[in-house]
Amino acid sequence: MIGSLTHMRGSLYGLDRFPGLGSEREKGATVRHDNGMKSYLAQKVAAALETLKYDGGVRLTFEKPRLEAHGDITTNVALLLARSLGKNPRTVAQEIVSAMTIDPEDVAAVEVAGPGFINFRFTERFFTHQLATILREGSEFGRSTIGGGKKTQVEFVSANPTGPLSVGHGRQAAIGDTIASLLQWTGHDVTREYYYNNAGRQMRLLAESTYARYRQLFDASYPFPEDGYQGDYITDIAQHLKAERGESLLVSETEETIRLCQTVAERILFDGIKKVLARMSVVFDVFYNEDSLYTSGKIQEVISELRAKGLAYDKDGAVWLRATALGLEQDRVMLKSTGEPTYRLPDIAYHREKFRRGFELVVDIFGADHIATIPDVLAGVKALGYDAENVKVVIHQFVTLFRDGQQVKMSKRSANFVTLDELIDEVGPDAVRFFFLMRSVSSHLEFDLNLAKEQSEKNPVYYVQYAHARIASILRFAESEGLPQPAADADASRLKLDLLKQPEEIELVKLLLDFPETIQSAGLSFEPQRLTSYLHDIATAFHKFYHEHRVVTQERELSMARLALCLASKIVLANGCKILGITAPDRM
RNA sequence: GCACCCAUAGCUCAAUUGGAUAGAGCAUCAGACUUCGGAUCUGAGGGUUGGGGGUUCGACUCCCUCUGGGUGCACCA
Repeated sequence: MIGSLTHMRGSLYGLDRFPGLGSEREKGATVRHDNGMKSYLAQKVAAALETLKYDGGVRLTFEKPRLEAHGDITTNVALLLARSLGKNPRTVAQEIVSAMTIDPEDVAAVEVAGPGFINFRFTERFFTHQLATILREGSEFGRSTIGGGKKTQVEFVSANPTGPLSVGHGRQAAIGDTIASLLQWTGHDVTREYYYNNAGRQMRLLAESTYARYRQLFDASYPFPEDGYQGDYITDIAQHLKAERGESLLVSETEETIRLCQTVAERILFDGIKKVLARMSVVFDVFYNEDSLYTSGKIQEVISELRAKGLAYDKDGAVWLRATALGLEQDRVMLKSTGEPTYRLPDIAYHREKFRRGFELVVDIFGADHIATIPDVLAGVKALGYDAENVKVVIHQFVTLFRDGQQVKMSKRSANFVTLDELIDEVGPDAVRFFFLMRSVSSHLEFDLNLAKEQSEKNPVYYVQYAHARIASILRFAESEGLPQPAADADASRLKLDLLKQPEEIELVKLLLDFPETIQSAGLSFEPQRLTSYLHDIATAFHKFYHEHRVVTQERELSMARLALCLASKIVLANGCKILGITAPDRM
């Protein structure tokens, strides 16, 4: 089925998505956090279907309607059942409603609407009382265990140390790290991994370029390799070499001096890469060296195994992967006639090692320029007997920088080249991460440098962070007024949460309770932008509430309830920012 | 030529993965503070979801086709 590699919505490659959210399939096996409505109703509706003997094999799902008039949550189960039952959907819906037993303390209204939707409206009490859950769980609120501890690897960046990281790598770093965090929050056992190669031709060229620049420090006429690395950073490395080694390398270009150049260049560049990643709060668990696949014989192993399976053959002095037998368009060279492998071979071997190392889910984050390599690798993995469906490939599109409305041209050869370091210098790490995560990964990203630097409401980063800082300020004020802080471990039953009944309050509470599900949907679909837009919505709902209602007043119990709402909002904003890898400041 | 991504308000993008009347921000115009942070809030205008077909109770979403932009198509990674 590799050949039918299909494009899912967004840039997700692989053969299937996770089981749908809202499905009852996983019931019991894992803890799925939702805002309470779904788990509450799932049971009731399922019981009603059983009473009516309507099983029909349809999946019971609940959705939040777009329109407020359609209630808090809705199900289309009657529409799905109607066809096989040969009945009018509205009739089926009415039968289901009649067969349900509902507690009016929790559910305020049930109605059949439109073509046959069943809409439910919950009581305000049902929502406000769940604020206590947010306060109790605090910095853990939003976590779930739906991942079931699945051993998961997220591979990203994976740039060879031949130069500083680009802006594009930055987007990948933000996406990969955030997806990794989302998967951790949904109960996956996550390893962040960086795969690199310091043994190939590119590294050789790096060494030769470095050596040439070193020589040029003494004699400007020393020839530079034809396809050498042009960037100024090579000269910097050469300077370093000169400072460290003086004139001792001014012998002829020997294997030994080249090797030394590579070692030094690699060390300096890798240090720089790790440093800039750290500025973005990205820390890897494993740096995996491609070279180890050769020294350990893993590469050779793949060849012989594929040969044994008849999936590799010799032609024109090269070794080919019989990709056509795996559903692809044409066979591909794995081992060149020169004896060197193409990228496919180590990539296949590497992916097999991922499974051998025990990863049950493998997430690869690649730039759009790597798209062509994916089918080959997946085919290879499959050929070796592993389930390619457990490899999820997230392809992200490129970044274009804009300054003063003009596109900033980025060419590695020109002086205009903007490194990730320079970008962070200019706009700061929070704006960099947030902006990289604002758009869906499959969309080209326009990065407005002026906007990212602007400290105003136009800038979405500040908008979200401002909400958090404002809440912190309110809590400080309340304390100065002698109100006890609604501590996370406070006995929530003492809070009169029923006093929260203003529309802006209820609206905010409902939105806060969506946090766990937002993390789940963003994580399981590998779409971090859902979280950024959700946090923006939280900030909006909070500002609206704040504007309409004073928190600290003479009415002590109402003040306490509103402080609880503030704290819950702060918790959600802080947890969300943490996942995004940005700060949630108490003052700005 | 082939494969993949994108096309939604003037601009940048969403849209619960097939749900009901497509939503935000910016920009434009008009408004709101004696008190907790105005880095805020309220309102208005703005759409044939690039064109055309199809699938079905229902399509921005899935299928076909055309147009335009991007990326890739090596015995480079």
